[in-house]
Amino acid sequence: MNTKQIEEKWQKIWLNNHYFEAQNNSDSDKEKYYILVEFPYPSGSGLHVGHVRSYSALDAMARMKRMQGYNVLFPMGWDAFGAPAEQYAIKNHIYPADAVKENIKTFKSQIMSLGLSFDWQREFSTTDPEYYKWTQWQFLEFYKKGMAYKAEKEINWCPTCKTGLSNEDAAGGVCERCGSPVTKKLKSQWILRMSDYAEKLLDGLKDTEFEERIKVAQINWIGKSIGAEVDFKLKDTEDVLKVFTTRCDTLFGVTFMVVSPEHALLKKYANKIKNLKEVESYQKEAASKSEIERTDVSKEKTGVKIEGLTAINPVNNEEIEIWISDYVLASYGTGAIMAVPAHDERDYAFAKKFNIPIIPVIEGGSITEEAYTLDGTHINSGFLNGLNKEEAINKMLVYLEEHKIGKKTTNYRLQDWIFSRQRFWGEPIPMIYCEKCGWVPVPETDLPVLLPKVAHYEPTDTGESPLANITDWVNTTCPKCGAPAKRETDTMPNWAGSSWYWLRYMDPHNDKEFVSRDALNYWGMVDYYNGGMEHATRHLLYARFWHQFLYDQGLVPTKEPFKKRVAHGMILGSNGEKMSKSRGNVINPDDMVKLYGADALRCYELFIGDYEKDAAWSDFGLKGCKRFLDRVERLKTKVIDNSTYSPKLENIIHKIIKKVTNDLSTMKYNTAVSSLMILTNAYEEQESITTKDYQTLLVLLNPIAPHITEELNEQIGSKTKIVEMTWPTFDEEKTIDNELTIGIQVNGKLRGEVTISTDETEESIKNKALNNENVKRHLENKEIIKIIVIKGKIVNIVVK
RNA sequence: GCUUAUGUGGCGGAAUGGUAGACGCACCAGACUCAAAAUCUGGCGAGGGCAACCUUGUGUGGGUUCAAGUCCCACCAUAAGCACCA
Repeated sequence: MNTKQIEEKWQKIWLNNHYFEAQNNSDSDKEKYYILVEFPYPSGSGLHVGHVRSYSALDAMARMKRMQGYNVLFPMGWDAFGAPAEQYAIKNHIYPADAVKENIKTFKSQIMSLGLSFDWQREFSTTDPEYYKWTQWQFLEFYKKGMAYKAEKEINWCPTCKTGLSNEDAAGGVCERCGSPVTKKLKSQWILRMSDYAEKLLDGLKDTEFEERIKVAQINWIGKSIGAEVDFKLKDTEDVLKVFTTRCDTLFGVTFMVVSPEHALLKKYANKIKNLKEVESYQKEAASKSEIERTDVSKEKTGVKIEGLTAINPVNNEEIEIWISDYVLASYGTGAIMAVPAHDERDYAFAKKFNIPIIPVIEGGSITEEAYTLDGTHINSGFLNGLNKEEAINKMLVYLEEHKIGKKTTNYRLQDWIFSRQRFWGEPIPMIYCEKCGWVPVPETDLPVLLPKVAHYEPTDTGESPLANITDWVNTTCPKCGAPAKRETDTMPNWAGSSWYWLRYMDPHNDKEFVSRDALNYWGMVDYYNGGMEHATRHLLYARFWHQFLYDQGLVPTKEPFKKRVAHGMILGSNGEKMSKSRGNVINPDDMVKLYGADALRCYELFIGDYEKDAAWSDFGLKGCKRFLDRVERLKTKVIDNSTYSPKLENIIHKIIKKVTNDLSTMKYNTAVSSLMILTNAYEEQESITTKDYQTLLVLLNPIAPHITEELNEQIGSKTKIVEMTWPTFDEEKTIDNELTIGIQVNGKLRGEVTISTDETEESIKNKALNNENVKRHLENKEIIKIIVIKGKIVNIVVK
């Protein structure tokens, strides 16, 4: 069979007959089903076999659901703003928009060649002005509700990409794109108040059915911790030094305070600090270090004692020294801590190095003794003496609130979203700065703010976006007062466009609103959302935050965007390592399609292993799947015209229908394929099979190998295309074997087997088991204590 | 260090507490062929036995059960996420 020829033939038929276009029809008696696979970044290197895995998987599900009578939305589009496209353009001396266009063309034709049932009528790219108009519009919604603000802030800065990064883009202290160590830079940035949504993002997980590992990744990233804020008076000032602690019960053990190098009080009381030079040089040193250097756990503690500033412990009025050290982070809590060296490893290390006193406040809990616990009885702690951890915390909280020196607080690791990028290839942030009016949003009627045509779009060394140089674009008038004003020249991060794209698929051609209310109500939540693990704490968090915000504005009807999120495992090279050009282990899906056909490739990638786990590529495995499809084809010579199941095969067919149906709905693709192989093996053993036998196999296999099955179905004379058929159903009763072989154990060890019928009595099964020759031998000279008969499963004879 | 997973043949991997290794790959033997490829048939955890069979076996050590890959406890290893987060 010429795979190329039949693939093209059927792809054309499917496209021309609009089989895969979803209908926005709430009157339809069909139930909706929304299957979403992360839209790709159309990079210059083309489609990866990893894409093929998840696309084939979700395609199989979509095709089955359609045959089951659902109105399935299974869209595809392009996430094309951001650094990779820009770098590709710079390297190849093409305008980014043209580069993107070119890459999309390649990607699309590659995807098309796999016969995936995407609804192409809903395709869009985040770089389309018709799309990013609404991304900008939604940014303005954030702005209008006070959820977007511009502020000067120490942000993560990538010196290689020459742009600011969000906390998520700088995870682990390295730039997500290029791997360079991230530095800090004080810069005025647009920021979204994502931390306001920390609790909602945590809480909302309860309404989802995400995979556990994805939930865990999100929970870790949000990093909730419950504790208390405590105010320490700064001696001889009106100010307090506010700290966050999860162990306010150890307040009596505080022997020093530590503030981060960036702490605001240092500036305010500079005139009081006697060793200001020393403090400032420490600050400078800290600023010059990269995030990685600063947060290296193994590094020895450094710090400077601040002379001239001391704090007062609010529970015993003792005067406490204040230190500055980079082990305290400005970005977490209040940027200052109370140090309890007796019961905190880091404080202990610091105290030891600088000879600061250590006061134990929990019995048997000193860190100086090897095995220390934090849960003993309180000592040296005034009114907390004799209490355990929980009692002491509660009593201290009451004390703090009564004396108005502190309160119970919750802190999150999650920070606000740094939303500005100093790059050309992104959505312009639709804001205008006027000397008189300050920041003024671009009026809705003037959206989209288009990216201008420019000659140079390389990042600059000035820390400003390349757009800043386009004076006739930058210079505009204030929408409020008409005076000369300047446009914001920073652009949005790559994650902006992907933070709402699933909504746009519901109504992609709407030029009046970002999506119509009708479409939103009809499609609701995405039922199945597939994407890589690498997005568990970035895209998925941003998208949920964005959606939750829209929900709070009444713009979308559901709290959470995605019902179920699943993550596919990676396809590794045949050597078990990640595929990369430098390792020389990259498999190009185009080559595989050419050699073995799209169906074999799809089948193999589903069969390769547990969908959620990584799997190493094997050419042999792919050949095996090709062989399987060839065997299915050869079966057609055995077909005799008959529209009922062969009596001999009926039982197994019903079983396999049940198995494949379940497996395809629960992402157990590998066992779905193996069941179909088992069915094929059973057919091969027959002299002949009926049309219905064969057609059922073809329909079950169709979601996995759509081209060849359609072709074979046509070849055996079917007038109806599989795509127009309904999914086979099974009869539970017919999945039960009327005769089966079960094992006989003696003392739990298998000693024989016995064939029984479904309605056989327990007595009869016992007799058969006891009469088995080999079993008899094992019963010689033994006393039978008990015979356990589990119907349809096993017989176990317990002897002494 | 904390959190969450996962440990099964030569390999990918199957097994609602009930015959471990389905299915596939690789490999071995045979058939077809002048030959090769393709295809077909058979074998394939380890050890023993001519055989019937027997012993052993799902990371390690315990436990629960008539019965444990599966449940419980401890440990070891690997992976992922977080990590000087107070």
